[in-house]
Amino acid sequence: MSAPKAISPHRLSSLLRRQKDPNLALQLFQNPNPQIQSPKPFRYSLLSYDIIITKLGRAKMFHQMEQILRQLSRETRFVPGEIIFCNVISFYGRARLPHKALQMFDQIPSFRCDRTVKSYNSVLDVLFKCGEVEKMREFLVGLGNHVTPDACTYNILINACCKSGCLHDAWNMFDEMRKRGVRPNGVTFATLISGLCANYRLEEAMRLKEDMIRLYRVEPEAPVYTPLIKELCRIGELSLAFGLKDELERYKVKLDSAVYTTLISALSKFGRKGEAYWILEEMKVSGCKPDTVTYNAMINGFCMEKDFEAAYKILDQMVKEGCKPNIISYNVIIGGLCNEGKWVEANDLFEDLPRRGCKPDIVCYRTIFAGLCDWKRFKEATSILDEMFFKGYAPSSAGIHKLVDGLCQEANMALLLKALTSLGNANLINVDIWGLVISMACKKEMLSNVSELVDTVMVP
DNA sequence: ATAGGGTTAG
Repeated sequence: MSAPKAISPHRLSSLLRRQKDPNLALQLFQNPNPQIQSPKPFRYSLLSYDIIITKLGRAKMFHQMEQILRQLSRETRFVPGEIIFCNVISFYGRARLPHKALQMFDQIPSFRCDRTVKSYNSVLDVLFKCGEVEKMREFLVGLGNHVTPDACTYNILINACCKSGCLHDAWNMFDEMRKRGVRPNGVTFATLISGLCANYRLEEAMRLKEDMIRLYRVEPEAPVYTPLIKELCRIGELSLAFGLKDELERYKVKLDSAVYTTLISALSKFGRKGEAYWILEEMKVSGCKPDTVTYNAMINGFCMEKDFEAAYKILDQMVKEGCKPNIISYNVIIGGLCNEGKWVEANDLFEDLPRRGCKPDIVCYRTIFAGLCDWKRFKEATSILDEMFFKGYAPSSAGIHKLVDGLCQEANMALLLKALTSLGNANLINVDIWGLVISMACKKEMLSNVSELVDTVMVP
């Protein structure tokens, strides 16, 4: 048997790139030549650092990622590009770790890498997305004379204004941008137009789209049109929405899955299933692959028609096509089943989520909880309540009302006490809820029981 | 992979 050949730094990069499992990729990185005892340390390429850091960051394996970053900081053969750190900053942002993002930002110079407006922008975006508006302001002030804001900086700020519902500020930002000689780009217009549409200012949004093309000479892009198409569909102007789709095609802009999904979703909501099907076909023929969001729109359409068979079929089709259903796919079905009183099936699917590799989110818990209450399955609902609290979620106030109201009507004192104890521990009993309990007790002449109840719930 | 669009509850 010939001796195994050592893999080259270049080969390691391509192996890392192909390795989907971040744990295996890390093993490979740490021990690229397990067969060979070499006295010389492996000469990692900058690319291989980039790939492994990105993989670990995406998988939220921050401890391991930081270890690799420390190793990278000891390398003297090259200076890493700023983009690696920008990515690390946004990985922390996605994991809601803004302090870690700021820490990375501070450490960039220790990698002998110069910070530019790019890493400033990354931090700015993370701070906004983590709801750290005050820190964002501080950071902007500090930015002052170090870097010049670019289009991306303004786009982040315009987005922050739009998402906070301050459209006036967003327009001001847009004006300031132009006054400072920064040219707005497609992202700027997509952001503003989406903000306008979300606030029902369709006419303004349509005008801005026209100005974008004629006045600002920015090429049309799909993300500028999607919010317009969505809003037109919402108000029932489907033919105008299709008009915008035609306009994109006239401009030779390739339609992507978001545009198709918006149309499919609208058609299903208006009960035009046949047309939704044709759009899906057109999508496939034009070489645009339906993704999870597209299939979710289909599932929603079927659930609205109470065709759960068809909805489950889409789920199977997704798995077959390698398009993984996400929590929304399941939430839609669970919600649909609940609406139809099929709470057993809804609960079965809910309990099957871990096996299907999907973690229930807050919407999921609230949906199944309210669904069980609607059909008077208070025992099941109450046990879900505790599970919710354990996971750090809480039911909506409407859901709480449904549970307590239902238990009062049934005068199910044992379960009511249990529910109120859980709710009380989570500090979720308001005047409205006490009102329900007390008026029930008055009707049933059980005031003494209520005072007992109050004692149980109020005493910490 | 520094920034933007499309799917779920209430």
